[in-house]
Amino acid sequence: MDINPPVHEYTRLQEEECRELLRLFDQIGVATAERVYSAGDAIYREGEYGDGLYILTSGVLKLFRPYSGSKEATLRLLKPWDIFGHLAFAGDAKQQAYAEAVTECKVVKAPKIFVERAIRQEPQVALKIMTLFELRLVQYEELIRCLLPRETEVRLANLLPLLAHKFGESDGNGDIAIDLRLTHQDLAAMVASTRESVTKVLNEMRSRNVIEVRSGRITLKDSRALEELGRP
Amino acid sequence: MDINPPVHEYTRLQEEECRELLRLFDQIGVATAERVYSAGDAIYREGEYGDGLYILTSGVLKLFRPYSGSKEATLRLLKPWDIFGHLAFAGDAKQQAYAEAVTECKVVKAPKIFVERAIRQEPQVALKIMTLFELRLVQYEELIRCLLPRETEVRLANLLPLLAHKFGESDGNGDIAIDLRLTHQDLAAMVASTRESVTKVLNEMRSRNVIEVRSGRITLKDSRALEELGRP
DNA sequence: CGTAAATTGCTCGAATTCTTGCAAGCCGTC
DNA sequence: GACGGCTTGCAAGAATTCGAGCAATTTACG
Repeated sequence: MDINPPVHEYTRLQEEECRELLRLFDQIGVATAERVYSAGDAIYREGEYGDGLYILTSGVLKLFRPYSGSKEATLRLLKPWDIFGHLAFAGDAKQQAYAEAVTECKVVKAPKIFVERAIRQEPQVALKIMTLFELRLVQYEELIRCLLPRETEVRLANLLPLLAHKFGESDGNGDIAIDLRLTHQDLAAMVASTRESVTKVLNEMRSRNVIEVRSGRITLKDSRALEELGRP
Repeated sequence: MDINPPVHEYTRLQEEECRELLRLFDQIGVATAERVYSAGDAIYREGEYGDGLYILTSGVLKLFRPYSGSKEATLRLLKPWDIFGHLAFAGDAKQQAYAEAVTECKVVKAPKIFVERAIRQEPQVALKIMTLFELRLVQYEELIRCLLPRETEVRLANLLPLLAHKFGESDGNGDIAIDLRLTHQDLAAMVASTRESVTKVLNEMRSRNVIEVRSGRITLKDSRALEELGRP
């Protein structure tokens, strides 16, 4: 029995609500379109009009946007049952980021007019979507929390638990392994820093036995120490 | 006739949707509670359970959270017809920030169970709330865009147009004045920087005639120059 | 009007980051 | 097994921010 279950409450909730939403869509007869993307494929681009609700059902996907000329920041790293994309029921909405498949993934898209019809027919749909929206909002608040401190060390100390929380697998020893191959460059894009700074901080954490890196996968060995680094 | 209308499309949309939402609440008989707060009063605190939908109907209000020990970051500065607060229809939601009145303000709170009932009775309510949620999401994305670059100058160059956009008044010459008294400390809290850095950058912008400061109020004189500073 | 408080302007050194460049290591593929 | 590409490690200089301290100015309030 795990003391720290790798699947946390809100992850479970998200999957549940999302699955039920798809079931309701199916019942009501919403014309959803499932499409498979290969790693590197773009789902949509910044500036495109948002005319539907996107649901990731398999694989890993990232939302990113350019900044300061030539850099890229990863705004969200999505796993199955995350929703994404802008859609405004009143007025127009533009996508605020690029969506790109990190691994092969399956994406379900529900066109705006169908979603709207579904909400009118079955209020339950609205409640589910709003819960999923709320979770999306929380993810942005988490990102902001990572970006507020300026030191790369503090930013990473805030980010790693989030990744572990979302992509983590308890490995039996109470440690949590992040089940993703993340390069230092990938992490740098998530905390809006540089590859070198991430390398330096990661090495320091590793030498202190706070984390462990094996074949590109990070394991959190000392969550308490990370927490302390997170709020200096 | 204004070339750059100070009230932009999404501001108008937000007010419209929000007013109609309140009208619908009234029609359906939702027991909303309006309360007046004096400047400095707390509406809620971080960690409190979110059990309702908050709507600001008058005044200015800020959401902020502490970081790096003793600092405070302003996450959002709200004007009338902004909504705020977390509420999860499934599961529990905690407030992720402190909400505090900047000026005297009026806040309408619609308890969660009533909102839920209203959505079930009248799907139109769901559509309005979702549009307002979407706009809230965009505001966070805007904040993140401000926080990605590291230089205070770039962050401010991104922030000022947002403030002008939201709190701006065209003064006839095509310039936009931010109709708020903002201290350098206030601005520093919004871009997660220090008061000194903001002072320095603001003086530099002023000497270049990019902005003008009169009795604590900032006027944007050269939006194009700001844009260029915003993406170096 | 006058005092007290808040805000702004300025400086200096310490700390951190970014940038650039290159070498060594790891991996997958051919 | 050898090659090429990606990833990681390291270093030195430039730039920026941060922090502390203090004076000048403005604003607020009695």
